[in-house]
Amino acid sequence: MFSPLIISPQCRVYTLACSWWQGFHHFSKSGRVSFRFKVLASHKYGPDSRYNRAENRRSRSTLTTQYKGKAKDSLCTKTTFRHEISDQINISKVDAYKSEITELETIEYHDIRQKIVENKELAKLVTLIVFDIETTGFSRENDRIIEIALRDLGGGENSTFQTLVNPGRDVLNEHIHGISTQMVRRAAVPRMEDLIPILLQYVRSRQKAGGYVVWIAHNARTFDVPFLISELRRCSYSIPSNWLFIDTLPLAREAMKKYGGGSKVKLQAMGEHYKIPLDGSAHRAMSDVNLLTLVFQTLSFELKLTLSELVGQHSVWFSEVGNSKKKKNNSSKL
DNA sequence: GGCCCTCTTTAGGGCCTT
Repeated sequence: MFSPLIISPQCRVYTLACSWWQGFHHFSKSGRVSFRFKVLASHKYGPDSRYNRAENRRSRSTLTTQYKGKAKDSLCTKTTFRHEISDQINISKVDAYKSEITELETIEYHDIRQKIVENKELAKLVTLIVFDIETTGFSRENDRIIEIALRDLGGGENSTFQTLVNPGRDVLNEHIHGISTQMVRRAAVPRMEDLIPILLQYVRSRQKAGGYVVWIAHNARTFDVPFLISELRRCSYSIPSNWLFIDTLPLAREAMKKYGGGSKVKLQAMGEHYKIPLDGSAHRAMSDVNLLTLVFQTLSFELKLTLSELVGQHSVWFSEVGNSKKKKNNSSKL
């Protein structure tokens, strides 16, 4: 089976001690969440979501840098871990994992959205992941991802994942996100081809048996998702068949139109509208994920959307990204 | 690039993502 996640050179995992639906009211009212961090390498559950005692017992040598910031009142306290890489990425294991992904795609996933609308119990099989990427620019063809952050809204241990990515080129838009060429060229920062199997493994560890993964991002359809898909394909990986995507931008437009709030629907503007404090620097992946998590939950609450409605009416397949007509046709059938 | 709005629909401009 796949090697433990300690092969991740510089990934961070946080734990959100808050359940998505159950903790919603506390989450949205307080504007903050409590959590405790756990190193990615010490995953409680193995690749098949099975408890992995051996991995939990393994000692880790880490260089820890305490984040000096507004710890008490911030959405989350930050701690950076740099692992000593005891397990190098094994090419044969990566190839084996690619094979697993291929097998996964042979499973016939019919239209999950229709199924969930018809049977709301299936919504329990959905894993919601809020994510954000920072890139070297806007072009999915010419630019590269330099940072990615995820948060599983189901909460629990290891509910977040964050890492810088070495794009193999200079970063010319440091003034936007504060990520410099020097930062991504550190030896501990993985290249995308090395990160993808780790990322896919992490996502698999979060999904439920026989379940589906719904990725959520702001402007997902025209930016984050095409970028993610482009990077996966560039590294010869396919998109798992059980992945769906939700773009919060249309939700924001709908909420602003319905209840008033101006024409600005950018993420920071939504945060200000809902009086959600920004945690950390804007345009850093995890800060934007934390903000979007609260914005998404507030939008869902305001628009009175159930999980089955969110997935059934507002999600798209990767094949529908960049094809609005297809999505509209599908929506009309639901 | 795609979506939305309007001074529109045989179009154009602004917004949103880094």
